[in-house]
Amino acid sequence: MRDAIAILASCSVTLPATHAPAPPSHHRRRRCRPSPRTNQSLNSTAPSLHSTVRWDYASTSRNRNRNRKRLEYYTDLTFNLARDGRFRDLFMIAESFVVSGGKPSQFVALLDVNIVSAGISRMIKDGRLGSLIEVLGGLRKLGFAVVELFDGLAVEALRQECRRQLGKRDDVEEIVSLLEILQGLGFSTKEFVAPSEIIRLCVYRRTPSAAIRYAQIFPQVHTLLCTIMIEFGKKRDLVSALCVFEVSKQNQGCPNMYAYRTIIDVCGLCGDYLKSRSIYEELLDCKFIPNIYVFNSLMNVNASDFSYMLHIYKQMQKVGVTADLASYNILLKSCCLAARAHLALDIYRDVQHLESKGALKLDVFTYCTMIKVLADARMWRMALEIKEHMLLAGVIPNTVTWSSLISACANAGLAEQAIQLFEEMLQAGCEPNSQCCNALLHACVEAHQYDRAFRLFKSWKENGIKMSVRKDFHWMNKINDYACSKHENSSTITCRTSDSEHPSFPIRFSFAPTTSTYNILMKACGTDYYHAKALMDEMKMEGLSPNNITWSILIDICGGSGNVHGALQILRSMHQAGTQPDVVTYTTAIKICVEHKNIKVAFSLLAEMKRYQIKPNLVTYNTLLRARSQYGSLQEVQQCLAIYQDMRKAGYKPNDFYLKLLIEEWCEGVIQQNKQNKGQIASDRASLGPQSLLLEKVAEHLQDSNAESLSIDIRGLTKIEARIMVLAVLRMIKEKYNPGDSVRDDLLIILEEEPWGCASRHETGSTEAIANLLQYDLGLEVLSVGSVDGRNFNGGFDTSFLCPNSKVLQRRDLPLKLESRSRRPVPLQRLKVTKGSLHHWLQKGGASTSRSD
DNA sequence: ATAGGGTTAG
Repeated sequence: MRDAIAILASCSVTLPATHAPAPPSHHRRRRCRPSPRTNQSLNSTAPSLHSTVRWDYASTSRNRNRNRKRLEYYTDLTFNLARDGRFRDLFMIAESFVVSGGKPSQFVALLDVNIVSAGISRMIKDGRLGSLIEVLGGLRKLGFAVVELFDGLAVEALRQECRRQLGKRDDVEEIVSLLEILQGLGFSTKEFVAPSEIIRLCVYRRTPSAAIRYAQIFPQVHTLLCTIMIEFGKKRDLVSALCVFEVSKQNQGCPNMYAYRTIIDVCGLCGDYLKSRSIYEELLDCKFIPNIYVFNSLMNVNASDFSYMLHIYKQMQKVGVTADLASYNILLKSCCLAARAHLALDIYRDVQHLESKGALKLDVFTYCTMIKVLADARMWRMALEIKEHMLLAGVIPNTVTWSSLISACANAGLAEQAIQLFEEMLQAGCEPNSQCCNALLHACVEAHQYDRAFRLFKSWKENGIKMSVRKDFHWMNKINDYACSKHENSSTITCRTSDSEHPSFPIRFSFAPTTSTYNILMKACGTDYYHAKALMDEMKMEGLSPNNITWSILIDICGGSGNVHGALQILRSMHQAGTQPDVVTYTTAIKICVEHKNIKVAFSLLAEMKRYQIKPNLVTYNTLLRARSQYGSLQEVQQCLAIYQDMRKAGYKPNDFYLKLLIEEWCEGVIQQNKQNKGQIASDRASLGPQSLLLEKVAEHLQDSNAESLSIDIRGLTKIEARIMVLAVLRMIKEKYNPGDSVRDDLLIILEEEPWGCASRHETGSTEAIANLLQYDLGLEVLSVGSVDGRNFNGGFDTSFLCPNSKVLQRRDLPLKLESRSRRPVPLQRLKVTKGSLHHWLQKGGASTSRSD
């Protein structure tokens, strides 16, 4: 803090003790009026230079003189400081004035309003908004009636400054500070800047703090805070929205339901439905019963999780909140997302029943959602029935309803029906939008009527969508009014007012293709890559930008025409064009590679998409697994099994059948001498268990192929699965074996016997079959570990370990994790393939010769 | 102060 004396020294005013220059008198001086709160009269007037010297209020003539001189001095000082815009210094002087015993009101009275006003105008003009805020705040603290500083000119300057600041999109906190002060001064801040603009800027700058402060200027803070939450939500800024929510969730001591439902909606906008759940839990913890809006919003946001949505619906019923039409519509929407058409029909019947009792009235959303759920389920006839219901109920279908109806026909490949509905829609006076048109084009494409799609498109583009409206039509009057009123200022709809001789008049709608329109048409190009490319160019000419789907279709067409290299290049150029490929794009490219037997590239694409953190889905995995006939080496089988494990980790239920066949064939390649085995295996295929235990185990073993010592766990596998398992590991060992390597360990095979046979898939004879396979088919030496003498297995089958009471079988010193299914010890037994015989077998066979193809 | 539609890959 600078010393007041230093300020004095730098000031152009000379000390009053000497010859003080007369204050400028060329303009009328306007004294500042202190605000009423601090209004105190100045009863003595003698200046003192030092704060240590107190004002002397004793009414002597000497004192009066001294006080007058002091006052003159301060008057000049403040005049000059204000004139020069040195408000910071002015406040220091005020402070010293007060410290020396003066009253703030006395100081304020010294200030010249015109000069202060001029200083402020200068600051505004200079764009020193930060200082202005500080100065206005300081003046207000002194008790200065700041509002008087703003004449019309200053207000205008201020308004312009606000606009300039907004244009700069710089520091929204600063603008809000200014508005806070203006509000405090009694201005209506809406005069300076529209609330929507401030909110937009706060959202853009991601500054919830400024938005909250701004909202607090207004009496309807809570409504405004909710609006702000939604705005943040639209920009997918949940973090900021939650900041706002924290401020607004409590209102007068109880949870603000409006704020709760709003933040739940915002969670939906931001795609964070789990957050919406925790917010709901938080509300429950306060022991308050949410209202219908909160329940509906929560169900709506979680509509894609049918079971959770239903759980909430039931909770709502339990706490006695009555479902309204919105609740039912959300139930239907959830059914639609879960593709549960029949459940939707049940709910629809319930709601119809409620309507018949007069409890509620179905609306266009109800019907429309029903039509959509049925359209998706390819139940087009029922979808059309719903349309009849709604017409009977007097609910007028809107564009979305018609689009859904047309889509119902499109999904069923019914081009004629779709066209009929389109005409009907026009007759009903419903203006077709792009989506309707797209649905119709899609219907043509689904019905393989490609030419028809192109013809429709061409005619719509050239002439718009034309139709004749019959005079006597149901909604005739509506159309007439509509068409004629539009005619006045728009050329998109023409209307020749018909007389009685002409029962109909033509009407024309404009047609604006969208990216989807072009995508649908590109699909209609089949394998004509150049046609598709030309459409994409045309699309760009129209100012539309290709999206993921456009690129995916182009890749598909290019690859479909046999040009794999070209398809991959499109994938690259897509990156350059600034569109990030998604799962579908990659899956399409992978499909192209797989179809053209380019497995390596297919897998490299999978690795690439993972690098970009694009999660493969079921289609991606299945597409890769479809390449099965290509696998022959261990590495390829490992890749394949890795995919299988990935799938399970990602929560997909793989279809194991082909994979099992693949592994089987691969394994059996290990036995080359005994060709008749293949026939036996083929006949045993049916005995493969439905579970994926085998695949899981094989995958596990093949992945740990670097492990020093190997053991094969065949517990829980059927006889045939155990065989595959053992062969798979042997094949792996063989493929990894290099001549000259030594075999360091025996191979252990973990067997399981459950004589009391609880839930076992293990058939008797498994052990024997494995032992035979190893000994006779492969010529390996097999020992039974765990029997007292570890005696050789040559033919004399040791049945002692089948008995649970045998001493040997009580051993629990097994190296493997045990899942204990009961308190009784599960008896286990192992077979050991000696390293010596393994080594011999490896050298005899030679790793490479056993590859199948 | 709710909620609805179209196009892509097995």
